[in-house]
Amino acid sequence: MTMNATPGTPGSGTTEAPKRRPTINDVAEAAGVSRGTVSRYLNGGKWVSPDAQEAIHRAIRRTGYRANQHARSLVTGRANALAFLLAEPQDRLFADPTYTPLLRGAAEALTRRQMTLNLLVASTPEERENVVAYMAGGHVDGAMLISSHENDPLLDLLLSHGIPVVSCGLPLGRTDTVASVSVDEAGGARAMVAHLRSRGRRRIAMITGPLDQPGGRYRLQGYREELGADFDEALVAHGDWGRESGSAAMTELLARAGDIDAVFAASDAMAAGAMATLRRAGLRVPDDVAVGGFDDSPLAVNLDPPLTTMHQPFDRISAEMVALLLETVAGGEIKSVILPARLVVRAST
Amino acid sequence: MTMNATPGTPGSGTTEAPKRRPTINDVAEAAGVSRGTVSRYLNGGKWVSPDAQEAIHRAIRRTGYRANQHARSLVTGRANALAFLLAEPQDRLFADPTYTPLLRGAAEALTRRQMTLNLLVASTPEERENVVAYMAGGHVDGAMLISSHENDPLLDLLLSHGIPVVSCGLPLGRTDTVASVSVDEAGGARAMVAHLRSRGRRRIAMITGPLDQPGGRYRLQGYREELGADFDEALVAHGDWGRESGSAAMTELLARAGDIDAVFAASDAMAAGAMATLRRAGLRVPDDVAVGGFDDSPLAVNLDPPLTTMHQPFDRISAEMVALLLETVAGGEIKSVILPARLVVRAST
DNA sequence: TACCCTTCTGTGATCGTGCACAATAGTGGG
DNA sequence: CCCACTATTGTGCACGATCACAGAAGGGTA
Repeated sequence: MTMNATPGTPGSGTTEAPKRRPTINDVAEAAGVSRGTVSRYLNGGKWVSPDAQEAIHRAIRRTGYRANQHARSLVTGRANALAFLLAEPQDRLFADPTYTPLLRGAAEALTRRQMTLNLLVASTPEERENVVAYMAGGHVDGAMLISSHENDPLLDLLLSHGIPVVSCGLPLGRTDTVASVSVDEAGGARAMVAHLRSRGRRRIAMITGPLDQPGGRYRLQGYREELGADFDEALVAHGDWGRESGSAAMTELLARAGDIDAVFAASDAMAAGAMATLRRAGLRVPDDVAVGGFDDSPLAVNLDPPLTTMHQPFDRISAEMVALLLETVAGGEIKSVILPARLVVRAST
Repeated sequence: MTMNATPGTPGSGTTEAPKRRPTINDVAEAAGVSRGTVSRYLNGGKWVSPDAQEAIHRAIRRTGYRANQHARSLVTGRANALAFLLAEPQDRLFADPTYTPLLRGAAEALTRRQMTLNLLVASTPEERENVVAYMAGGHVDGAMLISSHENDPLLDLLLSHGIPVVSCGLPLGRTDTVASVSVDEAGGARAMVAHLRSRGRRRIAMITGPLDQPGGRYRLQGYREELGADFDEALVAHGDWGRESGSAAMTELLARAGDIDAVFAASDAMAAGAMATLRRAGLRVPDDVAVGGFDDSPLAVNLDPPLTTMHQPFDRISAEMVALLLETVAGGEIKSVILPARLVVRAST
């Protein structure tokens, strides 16, 4: 019933419009109501009579209607999309297995909310400008900033443009002005050191990440705290997260202190490099030197021996990032969430 | 000069509009031309006098104008965005290092064109429906389909909705109706087998991927072709790309034929699994059994010994995918691009 | 009956852009 | 002097939705 098309249309017979996307007007017509009512139905359904709801529901099914996001965004000013913003230089990202599960988790969390994830890469200063201009252009409602450094110019740019941001990892220097989700870096480091000690190790070295990043700074801090009086400056070397740097740092450590019986690397990749150096030096893992990592990346299980490491709950991190960012966009207050890391014991310790 | 605001507005004094985004009208006013002229300038600049061009250019700089993509998309019907569509079940993607560089490369290629990359995940049938509905809603202009299987229902859905698609890897069963970019699977496999032979190996086994995927099927085909008369059915086992399956396949192979002196695994992860099994069986790599992989993933260099493998040119693949998809969107004919794989010799052979 | 309140519905205005079309000015040929 | 033609510019309309507002229907109270 009421299968009537718009009357008075100059006809090419039966089906005159081959495949035009149905609009809200088509739905309204099919349901016998006005587009205002359909619009209200779509946005919460308040102040719509049960009869109308039923009719509209069926009309939508029948027509296969889906709202045009562009039209919607134009009038509301909201994009229904979030940016996943990668700010690392190329070389690192290529080898970094860390953000893959984050990305995936974020995409899923957004899909569930009928929103979109836009992937943006800002390695160079030029790309940085582009990306910020893009975001300030209203294409997205907010940004998940993945790997931030202390006093990151990108973060400043975003904030100065009033773009809602949630940082993955505590944003050094801006802890109270930016929402963030991070793993308990210091706590994780302490747990690893405690584990190594429980294995009877006494000369525990550390290979840190860059100290201008939270993962670099706080994992070192946890290591230092847990060791307390046993802390020895000579047992600390610095890396850049990557495998090669771990290898180099291990060489340096061995030169400085021959009696090392354990190493805690702030990333699995650096742990892999350290293990290669140890092997080359004729030292066995874990018999002579135990090795612990951080991240629990896919890499860890492929090493020989498989690597003991701190597991990061990437799925929870990404889910929290999305939730927090949406809160921020909605005008909520700035919050920070810290999630626990979990020790995963394998054969390397 | 001409700092006058719109006259007749009931005033709150000097600056009445604190921070409204500049529109094309603001630019037109600032440049002293009409919005039509500005619009023409933005879309190619044809039929705009040099004077006007200059004025508009300066007005844009001064106002900081950026076109509103939503308004633009609303009228043109083009989203200026492409989807990166992941269609694998969860477990596999998590461990798969393959698509990370692809994703990154695609994002960069699009950024360069002032376009956006939307990441979509379709693991479950339900997500599949969602994602297709989303795309059919005009949010994106086309899709890069990452890991397709033979007679993939997702691919069918996309095609039936008229969504332009480029497949990463030859789409089995639809080779001539879908644009695709792939590596020379068979050629790569042949190169690896030839390499193993050049090392003096004669009993070369293979661990394949799923045969309903191009990488599974064609790498096996290349292996078979290169071996010719030496091909022996007993030396072929099947895996699912993952490490565990490689481990299991190797066990099976050793049980079937004790005289194996080389293995070609269709993925680095499976090669890693195979190496673990070989070690457990007391066989040395490469002394007793040489091992070759495929992908040149970050994993390869971390194995012990480092893995000889076929390098996939991910950066070129992603660039070609974007280019091809945009051609398809623009109505170009369906094309397929095949890129060469390159042998990377390391210590495992 | 008159009035207000609640619940539901329809209509006009609006978002910022591209596009078709008309209008204008300048140029050269007949 | 008129016409055709090109180069350039301005203007109305459409895209598809949300939102504010006004109006209609029904029910309770003075």
